[in-house]
Amino acid sequence: MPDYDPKTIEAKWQQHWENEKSFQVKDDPSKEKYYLLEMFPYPSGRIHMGHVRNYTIGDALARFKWMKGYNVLHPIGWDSFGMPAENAAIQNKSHPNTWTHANIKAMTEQIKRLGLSYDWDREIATCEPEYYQWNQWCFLKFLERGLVYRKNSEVNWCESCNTVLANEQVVDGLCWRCDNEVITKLQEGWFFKITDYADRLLEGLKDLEQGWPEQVLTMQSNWIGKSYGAEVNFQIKDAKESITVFTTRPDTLYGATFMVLAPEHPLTHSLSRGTEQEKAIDTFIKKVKSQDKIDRTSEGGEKLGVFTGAYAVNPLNGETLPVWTANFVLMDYGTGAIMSVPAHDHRDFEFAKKYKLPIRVVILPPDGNTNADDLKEAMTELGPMTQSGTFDGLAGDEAKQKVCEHLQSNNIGKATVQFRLRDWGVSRQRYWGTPVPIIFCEKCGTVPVPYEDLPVILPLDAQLGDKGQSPLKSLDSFINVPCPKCKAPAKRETDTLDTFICSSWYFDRFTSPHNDKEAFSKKSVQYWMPVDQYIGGIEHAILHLLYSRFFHQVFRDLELIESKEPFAHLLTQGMVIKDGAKMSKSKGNVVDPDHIIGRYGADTARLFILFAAPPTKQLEWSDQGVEGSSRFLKRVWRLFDEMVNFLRVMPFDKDSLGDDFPEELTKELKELRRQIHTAIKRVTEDIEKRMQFNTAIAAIMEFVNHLYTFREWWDEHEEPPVLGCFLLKEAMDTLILLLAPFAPHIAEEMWQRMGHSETTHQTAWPKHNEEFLKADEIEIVVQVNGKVRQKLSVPSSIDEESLKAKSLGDPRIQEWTNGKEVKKVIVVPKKLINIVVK
RNA sequence: GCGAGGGUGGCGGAAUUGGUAGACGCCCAGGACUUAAAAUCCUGUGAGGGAAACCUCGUGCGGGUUCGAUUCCCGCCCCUCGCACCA
Repeated sequence: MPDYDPKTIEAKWQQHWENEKSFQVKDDPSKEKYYLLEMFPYPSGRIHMGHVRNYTIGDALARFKWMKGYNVLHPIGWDSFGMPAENAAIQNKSHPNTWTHANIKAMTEQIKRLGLSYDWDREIATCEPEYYQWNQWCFLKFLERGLVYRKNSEVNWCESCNTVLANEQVVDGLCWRCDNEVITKLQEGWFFKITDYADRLLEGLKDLEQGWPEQVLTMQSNWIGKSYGAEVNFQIKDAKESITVFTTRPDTLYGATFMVLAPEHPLTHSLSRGTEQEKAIDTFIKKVKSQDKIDRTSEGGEKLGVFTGAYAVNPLNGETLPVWTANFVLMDYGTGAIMSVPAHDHRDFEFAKKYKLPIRVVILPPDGNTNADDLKEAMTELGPMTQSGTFDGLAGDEAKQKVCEHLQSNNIGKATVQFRLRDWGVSRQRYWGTPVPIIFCEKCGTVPVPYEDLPVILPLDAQLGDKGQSPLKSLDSFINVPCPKCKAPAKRETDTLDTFICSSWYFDRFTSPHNDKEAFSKKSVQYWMPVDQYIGGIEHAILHLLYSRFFHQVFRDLELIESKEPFAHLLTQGMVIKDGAKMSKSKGNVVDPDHIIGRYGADTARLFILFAAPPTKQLEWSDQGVEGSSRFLKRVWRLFDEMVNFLRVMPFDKDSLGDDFPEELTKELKELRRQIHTAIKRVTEDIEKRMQFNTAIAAIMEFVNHLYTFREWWDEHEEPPVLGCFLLKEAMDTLILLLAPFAPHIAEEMWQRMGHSETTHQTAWPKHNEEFLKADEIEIVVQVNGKVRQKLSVPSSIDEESLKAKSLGDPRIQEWTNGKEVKKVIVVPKKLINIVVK
């Protein structure tokens, strides 16, 4: 028989799976479902090792679940809208659509060479009208529910490229494409009111504690940023206006010694008007506006401020406080105004020191010293209130609560909650995206495109300019439409939607990808959702995963979906690195998956990636490690090759004998049987309970090593025992099945050659028998004072007393116990005995 | 600064409930096969000592709890990631 030839074998089985549609699934309520999803790729052109790792992890799990009897949904698609397509098109003087489809084609071929168990009939691409029309549908539904609005906001703008840039496309304040400085610009656009769901998105994280990495939960929780506190009104002295501030420390209200407004706060300018501070304030506002946003909001940034000339009154003690404006107070958090309590807030302390503003201690420090002059830094810990009138002595949450009650009953404030989460700006002044289904009519105003007019097709005849400006703005055939309401000439919105909208619900679409009546069928979504296991990179921890959770909640409110959360379990895979750094062209450490597959085969590549590190940790690429994996598969093949002709003609199979072996099974055969069942148990638990494929594969390797040892014994027998033949066949069959999720091609080939008519994929995952794990003889470690001094081989049935006696009587042990008093003896059954002497 | 994760041989990594530290693999060395090499198979492989049996040390550092600690507790150092003037 030939040597292991991955090229032929892999092509053969990939063809087989494709012809047979082996991984096609249907909604089947009679079977337990398992929805496994890897984050769908952006068609950038070529797959990289990160993709390979992502899909290999997913595929191993999918194949395992199939064999476990689940109805497995394992789909793939393309997140195919976005800027890289436009940029490539501009560069190559082609069209984003052409570029995208060529990439999808090329990457599909690459992915297919990995032998992944996808249901290709469910493939979707978000740049197709069949898909993006439902983005538009979502937009309209959200609009109906009051979750969409239009507003002016500051965006990143590159003057040279003449376009808005996403935050990610601003590198160190410069445009990623032309290296020109990025400015902020006021721009009107559409927003999704994700803030309406802030509380629910935060609460929902509790349901994910079992299935999501803690790190991701924390990141989302921080991003949403809920803080409890109070709003307090400070009356401006000798004026009608008042300043409302938000504070998380109402218990420090008596310590407020000045107020600070954000420069953008409407009162900042108006309060200074007519005072001698007016000019200084205006200059300051201009200066802050020109300050880099990152500089301004970074902790190390210098705090700058100016007095407005106005004073406010502390509603609790009637004190007069100067009102300042400063760069460190942000308009878009809280109310854009703060009360400053320098004694108990780091920023206020720094500011007060710099501008020589008063400081007053109102929380009793542990040493009882309330002299502000002795303060070296702000004391931010909670503690008993002091110098705070009738509140003195109250501490912590009780203090905060009592102050809030007082504020409320005197109508000067109230307990409230603040979130850091901002609404989601979804407008892009770009071409390659989903057109926003809105028409502007002079008479009727902003008119949504009626559902029956969807989709609003993105015209493919548009020619991209060389500056990235959206051609839609000048495409008359697109812009000019009659108003859906009054039929008068009107104009289409030319903005497109953020591509993150595409990825916020694609997993729902996968459950009924060809539905042309709905975004997804309720029945299918009901059956398949939630995704049981989602796999992808940590870089999506916030954006994509938060947006998807938001969409899911809205779909729930629309009664389209019942599950609480979209992704029950999340696995964030680690990076693939080489020579200690992330693979990148500039570092020249990229390993091309095609090259590896071409040289060693997909099974070797898959096996290496799964074996080299646990899935959540970073993986150091090693060419020698790949050699090792290849060597292992060859070793398996040789073992198989030597016995296949003999084993395949075995007249019976596993079920014909049942589990009842005659007792006279020899020592060696019993040991072989134990190895089979140990391997099954270890591999199954490593996949199922721990998702640790590296140790699962290690267990298979050990099993193979044992089989090699067994073979030596076997070769000594001219006439092998019948039961031995049976066991050997069972061993080989088990080995193949255990290997199938990791190296499916070689497994299928061996399985077929063993004479099975079904594929491994159609065969049930083996089960271990607890009885067969027991060995007759076990090794007991004997310790003296916790140090290993002897290892004894004893019958596994030995009772504690005999074990003690045997250990104490052992000559080696006696050398250590001689002349000493045995204080006690600790026995860990079947493992260890520790003799404590003095 | 805050939050999370981590630190184990020459390397990637094991050790599942506090019970043999270093599974499995890579690298390296020796042997078998071969005219030779490759491939393969076998053996060895944490450090130090010893001819050997075996002994001592050893999981970032310092303490502690325990018969016993990579694992639990206290204090520190370092690395990675995330957040970072959020009132």
